[in-house]
Amino acid sequence: MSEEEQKRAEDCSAALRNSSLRVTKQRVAVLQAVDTHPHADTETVIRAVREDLPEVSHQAVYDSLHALTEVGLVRCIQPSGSLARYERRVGDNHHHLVCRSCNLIVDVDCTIGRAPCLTPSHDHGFIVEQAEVTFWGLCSDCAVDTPEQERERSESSSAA
Amino acid sequence: MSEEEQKRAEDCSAALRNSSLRVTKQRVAVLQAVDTHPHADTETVIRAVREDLPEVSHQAVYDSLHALTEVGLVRCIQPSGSLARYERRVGDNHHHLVCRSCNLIVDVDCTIGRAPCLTPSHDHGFIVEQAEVTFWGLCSDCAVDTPEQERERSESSSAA
DNA sequence: ACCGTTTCCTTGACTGATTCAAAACAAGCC
DNA sequence: GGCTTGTTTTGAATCAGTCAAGGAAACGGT
Repeated sequence: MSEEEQKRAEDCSAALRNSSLRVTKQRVAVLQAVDTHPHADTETVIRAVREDLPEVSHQAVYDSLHALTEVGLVRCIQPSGSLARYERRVGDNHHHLVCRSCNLIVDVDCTIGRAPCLTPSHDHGFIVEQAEVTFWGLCSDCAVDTPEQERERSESSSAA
Repeated sequence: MSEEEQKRAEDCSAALRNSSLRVTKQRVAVLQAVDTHPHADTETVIRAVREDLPEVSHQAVYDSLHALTEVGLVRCIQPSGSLARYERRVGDNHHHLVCRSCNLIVDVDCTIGRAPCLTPSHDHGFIVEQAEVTFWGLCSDCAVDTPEQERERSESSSAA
């Protein structure tokens, strides 16, 4: 393990301890995997974790992701039609840009801060805690494709 | 069938025809069910359709919902942790308020029109087609509960 | 450093929404 | 009315995610 990796592992351990979670190598590996693979789905996280710990069970990864989500160290997002995806960036009110064709997700900062449209005009008696914004469109790679190529790409990506 | 129901059925038939879809009683019933049960999940739609057509297969409902979504007659939304839900209101840029406790969904109009925050500051080369806003919070019923009651309600609703 | 308690991980089976495939059927056009 | 094509039924399969029980590891105290 390189010096840098070592440091990252220690950061993750500290984060777990600060959240009153037991520090296990499985959880550290899951947190690192989410950190290095932003917006990864569960299977990607499992594969990433298994590069360090080849024998982890998928259940351990599911449990870790839930525990980390529970204490707010990671955030789970599920754009329509996608599997659950996890990210380490939390608490900074950023939003997501999702490609309809290849399912690529990128972060967008909310530069306007407390934007006016994020307070619903009629809250129907709701206590609103959070506004989640998802922008749908085509990423630059998919935008240059012909419609046929887009369709193929979409089919192969949704099959994967 | 009452005169009013008759009229609704004809409206739905016309909508199907206008979208170049074959008019089958299953599709008409599915479209009506989505119209009368806003934000219903698939199982609710199936139950509603079976009040008129007791023998519909669930597959027919899934196929119809997909076909209707494809041509834009209905819209599919999937807030994190929810099953797929469908609604008839399309193309009017409205958004949703979701209760974290009981999963109630209500519509909110975007009164500000083309709101400034709905254009991402850095679009990363994306062609952005649509912004989807989901407000998370507690509905008025759940807000008056104690935390314990909320937890129970959430457990029973997520089990349902 | 060791022990005990508590929490976590592994294993393996299971659930439930959604999808697949093939044959029976119905809508729309002639 | 009959033909063609697209839709529905039927029944099974898939697959992300969950449940449960026993073994194992982490933390706090000795």
